[in-house]
Amino acid sequence: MNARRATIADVARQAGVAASTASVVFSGKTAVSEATRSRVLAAAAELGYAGPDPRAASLRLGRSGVVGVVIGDRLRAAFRDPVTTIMLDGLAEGVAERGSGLLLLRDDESGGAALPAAPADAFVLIGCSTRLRSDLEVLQRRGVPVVVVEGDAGEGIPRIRLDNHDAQAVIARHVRELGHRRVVVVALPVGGGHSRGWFDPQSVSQITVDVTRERLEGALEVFEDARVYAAGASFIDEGYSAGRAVLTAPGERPTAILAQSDVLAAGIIRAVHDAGLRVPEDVSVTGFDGVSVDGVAPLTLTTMVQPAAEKGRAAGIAVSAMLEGVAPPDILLTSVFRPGNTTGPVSSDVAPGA
Amino acid sequence: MNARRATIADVARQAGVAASTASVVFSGKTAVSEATRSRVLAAAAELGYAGPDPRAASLRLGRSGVVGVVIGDRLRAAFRDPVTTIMLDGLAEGVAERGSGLLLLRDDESGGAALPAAPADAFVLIGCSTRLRSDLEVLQRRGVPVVVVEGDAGEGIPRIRLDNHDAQAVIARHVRELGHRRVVVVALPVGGGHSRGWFDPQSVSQITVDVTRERLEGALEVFEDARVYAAGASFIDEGYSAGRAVLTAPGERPTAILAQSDVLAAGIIRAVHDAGLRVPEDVSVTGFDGVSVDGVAPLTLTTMVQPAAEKGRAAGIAVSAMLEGVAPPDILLTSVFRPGNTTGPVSSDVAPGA
DNA sequence: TTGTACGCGTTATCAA
DNA sequence: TTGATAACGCGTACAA
Repeated sequence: MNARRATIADVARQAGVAASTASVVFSGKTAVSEATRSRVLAAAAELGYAGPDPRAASLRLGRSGVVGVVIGDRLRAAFRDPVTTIMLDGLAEGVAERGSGLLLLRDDESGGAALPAAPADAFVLIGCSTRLRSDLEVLQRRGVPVVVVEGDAGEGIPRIRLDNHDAQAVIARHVRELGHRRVVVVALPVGGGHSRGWFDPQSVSQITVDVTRERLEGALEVFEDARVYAAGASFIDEGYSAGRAVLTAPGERPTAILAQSDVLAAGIIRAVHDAGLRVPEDVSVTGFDGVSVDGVAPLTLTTMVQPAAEKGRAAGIAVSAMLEGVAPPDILLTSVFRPGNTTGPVSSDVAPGA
Repeated sequence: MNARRATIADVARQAGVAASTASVVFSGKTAVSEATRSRVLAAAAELGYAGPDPRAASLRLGRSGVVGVVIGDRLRAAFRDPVTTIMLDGLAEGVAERGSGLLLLRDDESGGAALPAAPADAFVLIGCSTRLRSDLEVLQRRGVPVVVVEGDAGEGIPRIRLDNHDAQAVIARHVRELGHRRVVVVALPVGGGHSRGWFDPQSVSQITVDVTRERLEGALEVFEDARVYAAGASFIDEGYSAGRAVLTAPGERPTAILAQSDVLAAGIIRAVHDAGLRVPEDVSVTGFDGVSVDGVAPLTLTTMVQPAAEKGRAAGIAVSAMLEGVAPPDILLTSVFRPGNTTGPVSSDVAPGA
């Protein structure tokens, strides 16, 4: 450990050249004679010079080659969620073309690196919360490109969106065509301080989480009087407890449960089985996302397959465009219906509704 | 869009104070009179100043609040691998205490941000390859803390390790006690340009991937004459193709297959079923990792559960310590045997080996 | 092909 | 409590 780290100036002095010459040797921007070149390299080796300091370089160049990714409250939740994981994968791919790395950030107030202080050239927000709005303004003022995936960050910010409303309506219609009329929607978290529990469908427009609201609106378009139970998170266990709550609630048991995610659906199916009922004979269950979830086998979930990797890739491409100074368009991706064997016709031996 | 972004100097001028005073207003390092404070803030608002530029700040301060994470060749593989995912989760938690973000880097030559040029205060390497060695030297020369998880990066670099050898021996012994003698190990990639296929156990010491070598050595300690088939990656599909290759190979069919990961085991089980055989009656299968893998249900994998999240957390803590100037000790984490129903005694109706 | 001069935007130090 | 000064380490016009 030297008292001070060697800088390019030290190397230049040692090699008997100007600092700018040494700089050029490392960047390769200008031709350098082989003689000086090797002298500089030798000096660098001798001094243990590790190449240009990225911090200084990024100040000088005005960019750091880093794209910030802001994910939900907790990284662990994001990692645990297969859809986010796949999306990040696509994003990494999209960003890699520029040679950029991905800086993972939480939008957590406490402890996490403050968003405006994060050294990134651009930011991708995933399902952003309202809490982010103020940070976003700061970034925009600074002129840092921002792209939002599945969320609304306000005007002027490009969005990568999914056809949540229509997709949920498609699968709801499938259920309706099977004859189901008593339906419960198990929703993703609705935000706004509301934790898990029954949710009044009248308040749907107040839901702050875009994904949840859009999918719910799609379902309610088909089943106007569906009841809605909001889960606390998109975990199998949450789906399980939601399923139990739904099946043990007073009143008539639903013949179909529409989950807003495959993960929730997996938990719901377990709850149905635990209640001594069969899927789909007694209760039909649908998912959303099209990811393979553990615990569903040997059943195959009837679900909407969303292009998760494509979402990330699109975001990466949008970011690249903005860094080039081009304004990217909003992008709307569509989901595809995938039939499975967790839905079936209303069986006649179930007592019809009053 | 102004021609130029406002800087702290602009704000200071507008407020009629020195730049250093304005700086202090934002950093809060020194007391400032309320009058000047509000003048500076007003000027900042007027000019649309977004706070100190993180690039300049990090040059000046000598740190960026970023911890680099180097994962395997492909980010997508890392994300897809449940163990890595869980580990990253733990790592995020470990570094969050310092308020650092996580910069994901590939050790891929092409495309990714070059390791030495990545603007991070410290680095965590996951299962590093030999290719990294030179980059590592550079980082160490620069004085950047480096921690290695499951890999050897050379002397002086703290390691977070798993008891791969012993753990694999434990589960192998379990299989041996069930009476199995004809055993095949399906290994993780062995590196060194060797792709999927049969691998000569004599060459075990030449395997460059530490995890693979250590687990293999553990297995060979118990089953000296086990045959070894190397998978191309830790995917279910790779396990499947390995399973097919193993079951259709000339010579006697093994009564047990030891997979080096749960994911591989899941694929192997499918291959066994496809071959018209039963698990565990005809073939016993073991995994490694203890993550829940899709496609195994309703069976429960007999496996070694490794503390994946703990690995990440330990790495985060080690990094924090190094940034404080404290040398952290090497850490060895241990795995726990978890019995399932994918292993059973050698059934008597299978013809014994010659 | 090489060197000079300057600025990128910030903050620590010290003196006032 | 405030201000002047000097780095932090680098890249790039431009001139030689």
